[in-house]
Amino acid sequence: MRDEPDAKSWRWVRDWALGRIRGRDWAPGERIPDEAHIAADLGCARSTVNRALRELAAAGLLERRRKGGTRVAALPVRKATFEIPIIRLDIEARGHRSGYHLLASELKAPPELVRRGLKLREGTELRHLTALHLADERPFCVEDRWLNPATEGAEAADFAATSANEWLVRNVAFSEGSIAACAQTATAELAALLGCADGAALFVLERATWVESTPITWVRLTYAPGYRLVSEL
Amino acid sequence: MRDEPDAKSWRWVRDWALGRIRGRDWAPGERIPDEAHIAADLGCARSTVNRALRELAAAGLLERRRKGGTRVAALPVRKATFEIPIIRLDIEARGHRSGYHLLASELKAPPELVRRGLKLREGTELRHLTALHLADERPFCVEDRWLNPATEGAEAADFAATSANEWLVRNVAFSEGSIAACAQTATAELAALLGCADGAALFVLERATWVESTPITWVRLTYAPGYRLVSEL
DNA sequence: AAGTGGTCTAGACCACAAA
DNA sequence: TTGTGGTCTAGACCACTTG
Repeated sequence: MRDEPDAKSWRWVRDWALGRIRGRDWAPGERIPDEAHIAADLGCARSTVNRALRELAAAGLLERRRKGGTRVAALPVRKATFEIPIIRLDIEARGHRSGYHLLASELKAPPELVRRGLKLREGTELRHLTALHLADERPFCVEDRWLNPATEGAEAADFAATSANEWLVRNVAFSEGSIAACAQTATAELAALLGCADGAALFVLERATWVESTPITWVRLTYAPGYRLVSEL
Repeated sequence: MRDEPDAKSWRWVRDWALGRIRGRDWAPGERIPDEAHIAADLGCARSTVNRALRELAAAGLLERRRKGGTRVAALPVRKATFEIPIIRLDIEARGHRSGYHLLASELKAPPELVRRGLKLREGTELRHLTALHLADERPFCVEDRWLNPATEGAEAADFAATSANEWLVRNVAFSEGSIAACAQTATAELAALLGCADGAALFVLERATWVESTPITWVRLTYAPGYRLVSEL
């Protein structure tokens, strides 16, 4: 009985619909009543029902099509939203002091993998930055980044003082891109940087970033053993 | 000029606001005009502006508070949404034939880790299922699952025929829960199951699931080397 | 106390896709 | 052709929070 949204609120309608789905009053794959009917039944405005069902559709529980009506998803695809913070804040949120060392910075042609990931034409040179992030003086994560030098302000930025990770978040407002997570065996080089055993299993995030179709950066973050990316569903 | 939403549409307003943010007309941390002003300036209804700004706030780009107004997020937290499909569909989407073998099924007390993950009291017994998912006859993923036997229909289900993964998605409508991703070194047992080298780096997803505060299942999915979880931002 | 976002309403028109 | 969801509007009231 606590935190119960008022009837007529879109949250209440959403929860009501959720109850119908969970209780199998509306079976998977089955069509549910249209917005106007539900609104009339519940005594609220159609736009309220629309808001509620739209949220459930965004969560993957309903499938909606004009004229086709709304159906309960037969095989709902779970969507897990992970928050990817700035590394420094991630470290601090885990209760450590953060540190940072720039290891290398040079202009050169990126490897094939990066060039394809950013959809660049052959011959383009990018700034290659390598850096180590520390948590309480201990290696936390290796940042291996390729940055488009044409990015406004990038060539003037001091990446020895501020990580490219943080500089980008602060200075390149919003971006499209792709992200991938995988596991990788520590090479001798990574093991030395991260202070872990050669061959250890490392968690890796790879991200490609554009702003309005302009390639900005490609980065691989390799975390020291034990790192976990967590999310509430 | 293509795919340009009409002025007055909430998408157009959203993109307009995005432009203001990217162009630093609205600087990070700075307060932006209130909804009523924007609506008047753009000549649309306040609810349209509200929808646009609400989406940007959900994306982490704006921070909104009643009376406090709307501000550009100083350190936007990127949110990456990963779609976590049924394993069988994941395999098929990657262009392989899917296969499945149930390896073990027994009722017993779960390890500490699982008991805490599901917030169960000591002594509770769960059904422990171990299964192997195949892609073109080759090992794809090990499913190590603890299932609450009180879950409706679960004890009657035939997990030799249908994976618990799929059964749950089909039969337990919606659920809250948590999910975590990490990397793990292959134990001898996992290496044997997945047909990979002992000590290989494996990608792991761990999930705990509840329905309305009732614990349903805890599962660890350990993927064969090479697996990548990908997402568009 | 008052400003700002959050939401509801009733009505309207439109776009899309199914019949 | 027509049913259904998608969206816009103008107005209203309310809830939260800040000054």
